[in-house]
Amino acid sequence: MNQDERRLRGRHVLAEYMTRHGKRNTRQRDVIVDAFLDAEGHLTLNELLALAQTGDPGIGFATVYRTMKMLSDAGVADERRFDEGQTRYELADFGHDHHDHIICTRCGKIIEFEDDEIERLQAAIAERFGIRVTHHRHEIYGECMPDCESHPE
Amino acid sequence: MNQDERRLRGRHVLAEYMTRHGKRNTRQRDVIVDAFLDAEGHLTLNELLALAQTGDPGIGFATVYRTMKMLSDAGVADERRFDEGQTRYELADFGHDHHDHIICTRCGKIIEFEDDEIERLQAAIAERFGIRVTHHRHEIYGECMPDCESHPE
DNA sequence: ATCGTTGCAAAGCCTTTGCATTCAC
DNA sequence: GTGAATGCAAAGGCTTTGCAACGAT
Repeated sequence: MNQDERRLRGRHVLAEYMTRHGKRNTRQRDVIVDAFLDAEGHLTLNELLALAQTGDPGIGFATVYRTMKMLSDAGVADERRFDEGQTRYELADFGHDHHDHIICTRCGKIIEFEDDEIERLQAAIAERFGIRVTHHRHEIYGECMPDCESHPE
Repeated sequence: MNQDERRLRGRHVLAEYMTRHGKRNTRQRDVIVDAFLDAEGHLTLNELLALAQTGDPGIGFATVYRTMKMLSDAGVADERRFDEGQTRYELADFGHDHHDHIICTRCGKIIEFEDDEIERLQAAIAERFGIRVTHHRHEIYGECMPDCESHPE
């Protein structure tokens, strides 16, 4: 399932969610959703706001906030809270190709990784403790130098 | 390295750190450190404050905050930020027996687990991406029912 | 006496919400 | 027309800090 397929899937799932919940289509939501889907990244609300405002300068923070909350409720966006303190949003994986993250503490680069073996071990551990897993969080922090994108030293 | 050994080690490391940094011994710090070491758990600042105040009602939040920050700087306490939003402090493992956490989303119980194989796979992944790892975070969220400690249903 | 420490209250930061206005249907 | 959505500004929730008073050495 590649990025384009996920985007398509995202639009579908969202449209259905909105219909089912009586949500309305607004200019602002369109702009925000487009910005989010086009960006591919792990974006903060302020980054999304900035992107959205290039398409519609009047958009406010709260609208971005609520729209992303809706995407999250719809299962289209995943909220990630890395160590920096802000929430980042990324396109959901819709049950496929689950991945975790490596975060460079110098330049902030975010790398995704998948490891079926770790997923398996994790499930086994949860089972050993009698836990019904809802989600997990696995982040590796370090430095990606020498190719850090920025060199704030 | 059991709990008592870690406590002892903690006191040692802290004493050395304080000497080396010209930190002073105060009544408040003693109370807070004792509360922290005795509790064994994964405590929030407010929990630590409450414990400390049983030993010295005059202790303020900021002192607990700064003391725990100092323990963290000294390498005696580890700061953990689970999904709830507050920071929790636990006794450092001093390089031994590194563990990760399972958190029950119903009753809040925190279970520790260790898995050398996962640690190994993780290191291999980091190496594959050329990352020099500083730390990581691996949390499994789920429900420990039927034996949830509280049943807030 | 000096300089670190304390406690309070205020400030920061990011997230979340109340409310009057605007807009989609 | 009606109820949802927007934008602003205010409120929350937790962490961090400025500052005058206090206390350890």
